[in-house]
Amino acid sequence: MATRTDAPTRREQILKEAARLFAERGFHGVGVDEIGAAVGISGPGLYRHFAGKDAMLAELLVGISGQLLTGAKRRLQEADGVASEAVLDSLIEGHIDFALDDRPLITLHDRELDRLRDSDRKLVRQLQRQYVELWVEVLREVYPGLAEPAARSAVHSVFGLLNSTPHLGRPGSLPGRGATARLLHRMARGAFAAAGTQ
Amino acid sequence: MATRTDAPTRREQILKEAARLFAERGFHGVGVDEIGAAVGISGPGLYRHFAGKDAMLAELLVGISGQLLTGAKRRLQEADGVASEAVLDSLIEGHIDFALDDRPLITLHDRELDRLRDSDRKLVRQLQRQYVELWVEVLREVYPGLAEPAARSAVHSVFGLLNSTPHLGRPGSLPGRGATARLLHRMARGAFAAAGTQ
DNA sequence: CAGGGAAGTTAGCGGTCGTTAACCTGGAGG
DNA sequence: CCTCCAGGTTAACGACCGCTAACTTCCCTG
Repeated sequence: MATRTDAPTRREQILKEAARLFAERGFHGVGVDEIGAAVGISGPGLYRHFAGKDAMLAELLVGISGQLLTGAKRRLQEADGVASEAVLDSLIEGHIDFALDDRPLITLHDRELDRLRDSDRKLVRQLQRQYVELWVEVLREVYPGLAEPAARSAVHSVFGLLNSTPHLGRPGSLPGRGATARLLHRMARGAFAAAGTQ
Repeated sequence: MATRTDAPTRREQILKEAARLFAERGFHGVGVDEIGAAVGISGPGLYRHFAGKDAMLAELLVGISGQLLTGAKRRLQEADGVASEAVLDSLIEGHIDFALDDRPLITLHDRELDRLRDSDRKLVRQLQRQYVELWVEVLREVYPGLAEPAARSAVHSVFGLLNSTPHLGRPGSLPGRGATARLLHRMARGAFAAAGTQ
């Protein structure tokens, strides 16, 4: 897995701008002409790179879910034999990085899922479920008393907490990326601790 | 403020169904014919009750924000002289009740704000800001060491946590309303505690 | 230098959607 | 019994939008 240093391709430009626009105004609220204009070409020009507007959304959502899951799996492997608490911290850290660095994607991720074709939606749902189950397992190692349904609810709720970054005002108004990340991390741990110790 | 026992008016029926549909498929994803069909009349018939599709969304969003703010103010007044911790608990409880009982509205509340006319959006934003500031004040009474920007971030994050209920699977899969409410409440307090004690 | 494909362009088609217009109907009030 | 209006109906218009067709441009390659 080479770290990419080369310039972004046109496809990647388009995906990035489409993500931003979809997050701002919703999938149906954005026209192909707007997406094209955002990368300096006109609407129909997009069809040289994507089969259609739906295909852009699908690629974005599948990409997001896959990226989250892949990252989490990697963190689990790297932390083999490490204390469960540290693994949980690593998962939280990874999710926060994603939420802070790719706000538009995080917004899309739980907002436009229903606009997908059935097959794509099933795929995304499956990736999301795997990601959740991975968190649930780690969480229950840290808090063995926590029942599985409660653990799942707790994980979803903490995702809600971590994904709240788009509501935190534009970057600059908040106390800086590092401080925000640390605050979110502490709060997530606090919420889990409260869930795990009744 | 009389407790309503009479049958819902047609307007209220329409608003309720519109909220559900908007939450499910997004504002632009729902047609007026669909909204009409949901209450047993046809599309243009809606225009006897509302000036347009935009007006429905505006009334929904202003109503939600106003209801949240009014409820919170009432709870603050009722709890005059009570310990700050108890006031915070009361705020959390009120928000959870709303999130659990009116899921579609909670979904709309932070998803379709940008589809409003400028004046309506400003009004909603103002109501939301008042609601947040009210929480921030109470939170800083409970945790005096918490700086204001951090407190605001913490409040937004806990809103994200509490508003995660739509992702918790359809009612019936989770451990019952009471248990879910208690879990969310504990987690919110845990998150705040972690934010307030660095 | 010729050829060809990748990546644009503009024009336009077909469908959808919000909204208006014109008409209908049943029940309440004088 | 006549009137009127609240609350519907269907038809249709105009705008918008996703997508295709047809054409252009430019660079790369043999």
